[in-house]
Amino acid sequence: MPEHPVKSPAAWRPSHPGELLREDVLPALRLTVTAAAEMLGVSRQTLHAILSEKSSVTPEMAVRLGKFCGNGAELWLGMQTAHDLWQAQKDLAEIVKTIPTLRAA
Amino acid sequence: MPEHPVKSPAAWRPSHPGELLREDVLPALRLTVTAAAEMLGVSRQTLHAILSEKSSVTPEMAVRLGKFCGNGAELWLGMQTAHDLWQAQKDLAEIVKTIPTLRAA
DNA sequence: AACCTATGTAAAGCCACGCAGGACAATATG
DNA sequence: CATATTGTCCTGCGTGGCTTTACATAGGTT
Repeated sequence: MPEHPVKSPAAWRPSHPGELLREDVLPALRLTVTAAAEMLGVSRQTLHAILSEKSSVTPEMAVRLGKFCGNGAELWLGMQTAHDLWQAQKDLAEIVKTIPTLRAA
Repeated sequence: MPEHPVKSPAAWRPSHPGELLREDVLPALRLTVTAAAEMLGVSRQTLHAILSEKSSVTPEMAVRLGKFCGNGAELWLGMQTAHDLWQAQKDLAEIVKTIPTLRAA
């Protein structure tokens, strides 16, 4: 039996939460980056870094976005962690092969 | 009976993944910290920090644990993010009040 | 044209945190 | 007793988020 995956992670790169924010949320709200940043309580550079997918949505930022959008923080943090996990799977692909899988006796 | 509130919505303090590792996994496998750390490919100090809940399970570490335990990385990373989010909600409780909730027109 | 706003970048500094490696005392375990 | 394991502590290193200051550019307004 080929060792079948217990779970199958996303085959495609999970999108960065900044994309959703940049493509959908901000346009729908007709908000400028500067204004949104001010309401979120962060610098416009910090928000810009997320919109350009150069930095991550931290748990703190997820809480801010959750309140701001009224959709809860889980969505934003979940998108980020899915993205990070996909990256980690990819980066550690070789190393993971060297790690044994153990089962309780 | 599992007494692990692994993925509760907004329940009480989500347990740190180190607790599950320390209380259940390692004892079940009858492994020493040193041996487990070696198989995981990290220093024993690093693993110890997680077991004592002093540091977090990073995406990379979640991938290692996922392979090691054969249960996938999502469980480990999910426990950590739930824990972090709960902490962030708590830390930003006051600040969040100052953030408006906007809706598309 | 001049003016103002928003934006994209860049740089510098601060700080938190994960990780490795060395070291040492205390505590099992054979 | 002798070895192994563990719990801590420290140092050093690298990364990354966040702020502030600064500058150049594109659009829109008067």
